[in-house]
Amino acid sequence: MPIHKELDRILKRGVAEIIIEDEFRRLLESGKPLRLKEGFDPSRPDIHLGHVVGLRKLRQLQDLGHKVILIVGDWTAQIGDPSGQSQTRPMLTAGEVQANAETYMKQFFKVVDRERTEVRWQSEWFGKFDLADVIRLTSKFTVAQIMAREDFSSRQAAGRPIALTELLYPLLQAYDSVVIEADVEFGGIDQKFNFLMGRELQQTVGQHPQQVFMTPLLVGTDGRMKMSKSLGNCITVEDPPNEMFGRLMSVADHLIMDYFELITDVPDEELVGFRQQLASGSVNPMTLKKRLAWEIVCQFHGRQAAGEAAHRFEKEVQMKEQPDQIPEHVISFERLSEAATVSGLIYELKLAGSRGEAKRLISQGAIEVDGRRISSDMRIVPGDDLANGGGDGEELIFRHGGVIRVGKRRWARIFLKEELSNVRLA
RNA sequence: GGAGGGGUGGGUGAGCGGUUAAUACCAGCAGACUGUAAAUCUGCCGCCAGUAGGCUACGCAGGUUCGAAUCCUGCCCCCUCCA
Repeated sequence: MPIHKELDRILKRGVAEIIIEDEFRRLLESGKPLRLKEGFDPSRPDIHLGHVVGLRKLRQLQDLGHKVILIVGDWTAQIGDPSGQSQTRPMLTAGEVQANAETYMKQFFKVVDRERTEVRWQSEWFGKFDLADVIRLTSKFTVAQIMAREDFSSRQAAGRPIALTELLYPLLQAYDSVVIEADVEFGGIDQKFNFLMGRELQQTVGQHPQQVFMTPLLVGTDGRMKMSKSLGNCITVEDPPNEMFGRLMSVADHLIMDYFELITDVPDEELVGFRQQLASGSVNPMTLKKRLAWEIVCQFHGRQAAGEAAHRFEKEVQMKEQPDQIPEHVISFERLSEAATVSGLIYELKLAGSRGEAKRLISQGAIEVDGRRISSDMRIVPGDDLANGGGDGEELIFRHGGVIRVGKRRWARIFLKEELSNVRLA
């Protein structure tokens, strides 16, 4: 792909705002290898597709020869970013930070090229900070500057608390940019204020202010709010193929094109076609969503896994067939006798959180044993001498290797301990 | 230093002596339907118990009551405002 076209793709698709775009473009065209800053907060280590939007940009730029500087925010993590939440987070121990950082990086490098990344910990510089340094840093800013941040000012106006340390957060983040001499900082548009503080500080100390590259916030699977772990509407890069595929299939229809645009490489021309098809109703959104799911699973798990996940989805979810892989449980005669009833068995197998829940599931018609719906909490009689489902209506003859299904998605195949499988409960 | 507000089930957040296992919303689960694990609709959503009933629960510890998440006392924690 010719360079200018490549740049267009990077600068236009999946971008919320670039400050200052012209300047950034000139920098890219100058051929100088740029230092691209991306920070992360080790208090929340999981990377989801919302983060991937920006990480893909980093990767694309790395492929053009630029370098990513990943900042491990081990100091800012203790403060808690005020963006959105106003929760003060508990301080993490050094061990927790270390573990989180490792988890994070493992996921980070699923998208970003490790070879062209420099990892820096904030403690490298903040670890040595003394009061004089803090005063020097804070003296560069005014309260009015900080309060310009909408999040702060609205909380102030509403009489809600603002921790003093929170005001420090943007300053520390800004200082990071100075230390690593960032040319560009990357992140979600919700971080804009912090990024701009970086520019301010760099200017103050005589550095050229960084460019700021902001990606849109990906809306979560619920189709309402931005993707975030606490809202439970996210898909993480660690999700196994089937899970990831399924979750993508449950993305709200109106987000299909956003997802294509932000987290796949499907060419723009093709997306135009998709849009038309959706608008005219000539395509079932589900069909496009399958493509979307395939594309994304492919990115993280490869072609083969994506193909399998798609196949499995069609078979098990759409056709409602029994899965090929069913978790197997071997249960002893004693345990089965103790469980005594269907609800007890379901609870024993951890397919329900409590016996009460298991009973509810039964009354809701969610339980099937060997394909037959269980309508009451029958007693279970172990043995395979009769055809399954025999008995007098009050008992269930349990078959060795029988399959129990709870709801749509939970399955188990149960084996009695071999030597006892033919014993019948008297 | 002074005045005031608050700590409730996974999350927001009502209730402020019994009719409250505790409103509502979100999340979660199930069923129906379908174009999918979308949308929509319906139901469920503390634990134990064969429809009764029992137990545990509203920051912690006591107390007053026939009876408290609701009142009192002490303690812990959080917040706001005025100085």
